[in-house]
Amino acid sequence: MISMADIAKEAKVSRTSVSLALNERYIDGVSISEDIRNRIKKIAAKHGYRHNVLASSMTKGKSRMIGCLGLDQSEESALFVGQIMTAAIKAAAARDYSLKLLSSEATVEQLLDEICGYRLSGVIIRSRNHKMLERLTERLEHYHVPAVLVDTNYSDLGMSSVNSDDAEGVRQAVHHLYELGHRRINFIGFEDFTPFTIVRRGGYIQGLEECGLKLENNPCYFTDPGELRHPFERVEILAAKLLQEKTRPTAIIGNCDEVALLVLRAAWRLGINVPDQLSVIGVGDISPDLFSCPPLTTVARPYLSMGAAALNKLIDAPEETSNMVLPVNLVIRQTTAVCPINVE
Amino acid sequence: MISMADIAKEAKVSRTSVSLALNERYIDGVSISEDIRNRIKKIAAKHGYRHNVLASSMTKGKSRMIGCLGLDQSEESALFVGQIMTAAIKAAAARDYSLKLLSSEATVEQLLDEICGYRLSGVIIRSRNHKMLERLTERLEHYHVPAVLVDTNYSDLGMSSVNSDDAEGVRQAVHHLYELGHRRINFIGFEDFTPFTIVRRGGYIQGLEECGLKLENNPCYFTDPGELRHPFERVEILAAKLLQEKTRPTAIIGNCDEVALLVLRAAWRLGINVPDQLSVIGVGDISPDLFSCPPLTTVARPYLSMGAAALNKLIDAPEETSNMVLPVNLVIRQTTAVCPINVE
DNA sequence: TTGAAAGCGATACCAT
DNA sequence: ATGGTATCGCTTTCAA
Repeated sequence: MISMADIAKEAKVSRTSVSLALNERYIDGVSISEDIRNRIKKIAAKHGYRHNVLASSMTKGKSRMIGCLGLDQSEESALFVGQIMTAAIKAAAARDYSLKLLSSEATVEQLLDEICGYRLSGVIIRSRNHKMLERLTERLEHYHVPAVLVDTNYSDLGMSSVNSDDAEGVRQAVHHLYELGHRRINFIGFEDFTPFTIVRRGGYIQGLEECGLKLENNPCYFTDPGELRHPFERVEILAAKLLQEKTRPTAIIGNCDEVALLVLRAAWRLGINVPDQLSVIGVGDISPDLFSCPPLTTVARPYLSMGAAALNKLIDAPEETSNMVLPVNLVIRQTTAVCPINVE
Repeated sequence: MISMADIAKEAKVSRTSVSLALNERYIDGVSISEDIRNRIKKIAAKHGYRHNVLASSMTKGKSRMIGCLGLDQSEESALFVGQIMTAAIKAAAARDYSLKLLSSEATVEQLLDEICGYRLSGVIIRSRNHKMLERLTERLEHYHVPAVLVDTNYSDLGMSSVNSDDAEGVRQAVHHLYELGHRRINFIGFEDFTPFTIVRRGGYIQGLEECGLKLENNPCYFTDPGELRHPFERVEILAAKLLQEKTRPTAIIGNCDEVALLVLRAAWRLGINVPDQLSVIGVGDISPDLFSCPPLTTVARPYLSMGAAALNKLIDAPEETSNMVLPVNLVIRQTTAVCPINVE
């Protein structure tokens, strides 16, 4: 592949001139003369010259590449990470940066090899592995690589984060149900008490309080880790159990959309009509919601904004640690309705 | 950040020795002596040395990075691309390669800047934009960058591809329905006649023939591009129309899962029970299938294998152009059942 | 087994 | 406005 030196030779100018011309650089407002610049450009185009980013990144010691950890579908079937990534890549392209994928299965050492090896200018991390994050952030700090945690926030790690205001969303969900007349609500979820569950449950409890509802009448339930089945099945079992009690809830909020969709399924299996006999709300607004019957009412998390915000933060304020919380949006579709007078 | 030269100085050896030691390189089976090597390694570890991949890639002219185009969620809501990507990243990591994301919204020239600029060793492409592909492959050939098209195959482009045997899958789907007693089947899909629709329809027609069914009694329907609604709505309208005809089909095959899920929805709206009154089959096996009511019977495409195959092909046989077709698997869940005696 | 020196492609500084 | 030269960090001959 043709290099700047080759062009310089053919144009009978110095490599410096070629560099200045091709990069459109101006020192104190002036640069290479029009005609020389055009001559250089023409030669470059003729040979299909491509700027060697590896070389320039090396001299500069930075690579305009940003790493993405955990934005693939490896660990969990977290569908939405794709959206975060998509927004990030778009934001990156707009600023002439690009994204490099980091394997979710790599060890911390391997990650550091990739991150430092390519002199990445930052890393977007989506992980709930606290222990790993702890070691990783400590090392990243050592190498002065800015990082931002997206979709989670472990405040003890002292690292920047971008998240959505899920507590507020769930709070609104409770109000929505209350206004529809529901007085027997349940909040259910997986048993893993990662921050996101705690935060959302917090919003739930606050919502109850504001509506004058008591937690003991509107309890939270979590799946039983003892059950040796797939987590999805556990949720369905839990939901089915709740729906078969004699004073069953008239509304259920899932701590994420997957849970809500499984509640829909449990209801369907039991012949309970949603939303006539039961209202259901999720958190997320993931794509399967679009296909559920009926379409799911949910707290829409701004995945695209989250991806873009994370990326921009790394570029605009790499040093400063910040914790961004983006607004959510209760999307009312068709799984919520006025509470039936007689559920019993 | 500490460099090899720094280490060489501290260890009082040449930079060559450091390079050889750290890379564990052996020339004719021999290399740096045990103790010197250990000394070098210890110093490197002490300072947290990280190999500068930019520098070594530059000298070598290749970067052990592979580009991914169209594996984000930009254009369509193609959920499965994430799985392809995830498999690719895993396969890459296993071979000490890594993935770089290319923006789906970039122009061909911008893509080339990224691809050649970073001296990528290959590109995985997932796109159905024939015109763009045409120009891109022509240029990539010029720069000797191997590429592989995944999830599509435009045979006229003469480029390598990795795809799944969807025709065979749909053929099997027809047989499955036939064995359940169905004699009034429809194949429906979006109106866009990209290769994948044509291929799947081909499998459908072959299946019909093998079962002795006539196409005119088991027709294909496609949405009306004239309808100025969202494609999803168009599918639902089409499905609803078919389901309301006096001799409605007893089974419908969607040309992809999205279509099948929308058929489910249309049936649900009309109070038609699936699978008792209507059988439905999709193609894909995307994640929303897991949440549908009932769980969708579908032709499962091997996304993970496709991603891995595409990546391995680029590394193992970059020169040779090949067209790989991976086997699919009819996954029978709960949307297919014995044909009801009286549909009328 | 180890070292010296050239080169990869581009940038930056200092001259002219 | 343009050119010369050192430099970035590493690899690769070629000698010793």
